[in-house]
Amino acid sequence: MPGPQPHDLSRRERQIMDVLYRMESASAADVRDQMPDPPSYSAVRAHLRILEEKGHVEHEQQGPRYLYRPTVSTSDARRSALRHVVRTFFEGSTTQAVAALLGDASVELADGEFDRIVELIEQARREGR
Amino acid sequence: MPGPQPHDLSRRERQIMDVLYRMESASAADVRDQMPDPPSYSAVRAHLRILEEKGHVEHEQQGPRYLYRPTVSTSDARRSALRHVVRTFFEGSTTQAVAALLGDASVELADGEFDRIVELIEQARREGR
DNA sequence: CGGCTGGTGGTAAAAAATTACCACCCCAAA
DNA sequence: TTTGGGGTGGTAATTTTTTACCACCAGCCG
Repeated sequence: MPGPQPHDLSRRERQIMDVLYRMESASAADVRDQMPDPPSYSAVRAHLRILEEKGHVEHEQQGPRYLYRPTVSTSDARRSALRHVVRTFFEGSTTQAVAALLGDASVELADGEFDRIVELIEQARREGR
Repeated sequence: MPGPQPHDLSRRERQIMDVLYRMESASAADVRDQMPDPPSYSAVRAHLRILEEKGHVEHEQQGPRYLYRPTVSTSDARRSALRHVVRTFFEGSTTQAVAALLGDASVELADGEFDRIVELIEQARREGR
């Protein structure tokens, strides 16, 4: 059992997995509705079947139709996605990534709040690591 | 000028862009060295040329060879990557994403530190938004 | 000079991804 | 019973991706 390799996905497969991670569970029609520049309905179904063969997805029969969901748990998928972003864009630094996340919300936060949070994170980094 | 669309990339193109984001600037050989299950050198060069045509990458002649780099600024790329992860895996909640990032490092942080940070973030979210 | 070495540009062929189409099945309503 | 809608399974064909190959150019060294 090699297990799913998230980075071996093709373009469409990735788009579909993204939808499934957003929706938790979805029918083929649901997936198609959420896809950018969507292909035909049957194309989406074909992709879902292939993704299931590859082990990225599993389905459950809900009434007349299939409901698909990722085989990987949400928490694992989250961890893996964050890890990839941190490694690729933040030189592996969790702290930098947190700072960037908070930075994006800075317009919504009072300046004092933002500064205190960053300061605490830096402090934790110094002491904890 | 449509500008680069990061989510329209093929599998190999994505792998190459990831390397370039990690390295800031790299030759074709550098890129190949960092790629998973790398193809031939000339295949990598062909991809880089195509990526340049599409506007995702630009090159500068450094001595005898080309050095490639992403056209999008690092800060924009970071923002875009985080935004995508937050939307896809965290229901759009920055706070949840921050918590998950800190959660991964929790083994390294004293319990008190971790709790204080999360509490402050929640507080900021309540008040700022 | 002549021949390596190491780079680029371009292109055609192989492989993979992507797509639409067709056949079948079940169920409900006319 | 028949017909139509909505689902699935499978597959062949198109399109895109991916790849290797070939030609050419510049610099360096025997």
